[in-house]
Order: sequence, then structure tokens, then C-alpha cells
Amino acid sequence: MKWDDLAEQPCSVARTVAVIGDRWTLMILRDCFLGIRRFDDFQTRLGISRTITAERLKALVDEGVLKKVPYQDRPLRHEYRLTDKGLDLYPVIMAVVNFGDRHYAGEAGPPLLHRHRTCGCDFQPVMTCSECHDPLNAREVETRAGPGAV
Amino acid sequence: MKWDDLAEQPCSVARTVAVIGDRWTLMILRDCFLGIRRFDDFQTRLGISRTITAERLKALVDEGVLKKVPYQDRPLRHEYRLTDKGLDLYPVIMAVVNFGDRHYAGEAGPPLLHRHRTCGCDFQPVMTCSECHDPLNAREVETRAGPGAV
DNA sequence: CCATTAAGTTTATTTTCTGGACTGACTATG
DNA sequence: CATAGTCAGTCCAGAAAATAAACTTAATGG
Repeated sequence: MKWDDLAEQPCSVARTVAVIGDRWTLMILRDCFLGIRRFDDFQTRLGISRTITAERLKALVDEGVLKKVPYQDRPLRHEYRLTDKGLDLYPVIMAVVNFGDRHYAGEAGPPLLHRHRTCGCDFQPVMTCSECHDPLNAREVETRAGPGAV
Repeated sequence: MKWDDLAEQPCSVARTVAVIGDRWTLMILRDCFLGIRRFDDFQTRLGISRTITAERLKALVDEGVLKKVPYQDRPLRHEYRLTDKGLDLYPVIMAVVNFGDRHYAGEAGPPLLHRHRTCGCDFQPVMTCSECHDPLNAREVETRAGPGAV
């Protein structure tokens, strides 16, 4: 199977992975959520080639995850900002962060802390059921074909 | 930056992406959560080369995300099962699924439905704050250096 | 025997990534 | 005015990684 074929699969994971399932794309998204917006900042922070930076940013813009917004005129310069669709990736990034904090944090603890402005507390993200609001556990979930199945 | 250098970064995203941030690894994990356990089943379902299947499974085993469990003796055969650490990736996969369901489901609806056994309902995963239990929103969160920062 | 299953390994080819130089449009400094 | 610097890229050749297809090993079933 080729990269591009993934997007055609009747599977939400495959379709999403076709967009973000790339090492550097995920790192770019992390930086987006940390407030990074400019080409050179992405490139320098990630330490990847400019070619890849340009290609990944373009792909994310094409997918509607990022948008280019001009921030000055002469010379014309754009910055990359998350769209509403891009903001919907927050749970993905937070799930990844949480896994890393649990399993790869050193003895000192996690490298970053997250504070929830609305309640004022440092928190961990918890994946819950939309219906009963209990935390989700893989073993408590049954999966079956839905309306969009082939 | 090289792939392997990612794991050394003082960032939970980087460390996790070093393990799972690969197209096929994420697809393999999806299949694991759907109950797939055998080499040939992974390889056939994904339609990827045996080489990549073998390499990715080995990497996941080395990382402690999967474990090889013998299911017969002559000839010796193993199946790949999620470890406890692997089960901790459930929120990541569900976050990805949820994004795909929202943005890439066709008119018919999502390809798969998820039922929470403990409450009996079909649900969507919701990322919430561990402290106030409200749904999380990127704009309501502040990030700052934690104890494990450089 | 011969075919089949399962779980890989090997090999040659194709694709992707990298680092570095280069471009173009401007701004700031002396 | 000349030179250096910034920002956002593009271009290119070599290096690294991914791929498909064939091959291997160890057994079983007919």
C-alpha cells in the first residue's frame, strides 16, 4: 500500500494518518499548539531540512489544518496558524503528550505542565465516554461496523 | 534531525513520536486494538511489505508496546499482543479515530461505531481535564516548563 | 511426495530525506 | 550608497529508507 492510498480507506484512522501520520508533521503540530507560527521558527526548532519543512507545511495548509495569514506587507510574509479543523487535533496531541509523560518522563517529571485556565489547575488529559463521562478503557469498548462501513 | 534523535529530546511528544510516529506503526496499533494478533493478518490487512511489517512489529516489541506470546509449539508460533503500556495508547488511537470521524467520514457516517460496555451506549471519546472534568479546548490551556525541562 | 500455512529474511529497485547552496524581496547599519 | 542581515522559500546531488517480490524454514494435511 502507498501513502496516498491510505486516505481512500474506509477507516478514520487511515484517513487521519494519511494527513498527520508522519514524524515531522506531528512535531510541527506540537509546535503549532505551543504558539510557533513562522517558517524559520519551525525549521530551526525541529532541526529538519527546509525542504521537508516547506513540504509538510504546504500539505497541512492543503488539508485545511493550517492556514497562511499575512502578518506584514513589504516584503509579504505569512505565518501559519491552526484552523478550526487544526484545533480539533488538540486531543490527538494531548493524548500523545500524556503517553510520553507517563512512559518517557525522566525522574524529574514531565518537561511541560499544562494549566486549565477555566479551573486554574494543572491537569492531565483524560479520555472519557461522551455518554456516561467515565474514563475510557480499551477493554470496556466494543467496536462494530457503522453506517460508513463498506 | 534524525529519527533516533527525537527520542532524546526533552519533549513528551518527541519521545512518543519516536515510537509511534510512523504511518504503518499507527495502522498496526489500530489493528491491535481491533483484535488482530498475527503477523500475516497484519501484513494482509495493511497491504504493506512483509519487511516493513516485521520491522515495525519488532520495534513495538522492543519498546514494550507489544509482546510476543506463543500460541502453539510445533512449529513454534507467536502472536503479538498489547502490553499494559500498549493499552495506554488507546487514547491516542481514539483521538485519531475521532478526528477522522469528524472530518473524513462520508455522508453515510463513520465506518465504525464504539460501544461503551459499562454504560451500554455508543459514544464519542471526549478529552477532559483531570481536575474539573470539563472537556478540554486548546485555547483554555496554558503550557509552561515542568520539572523535567532542560 | 506435494501443497499449504505461518513467520519471517534477502535482494534489487524505487522513493524519500538530507545538507548545503542559492534566490528574491526587502530592512537596518555605517 | 554599500554591505550585511532576515525571512521564506527552491534546487540539487548524494545518502538513507521503503518497497515488492522471491526465497527460507519448519511444520502439517492429504
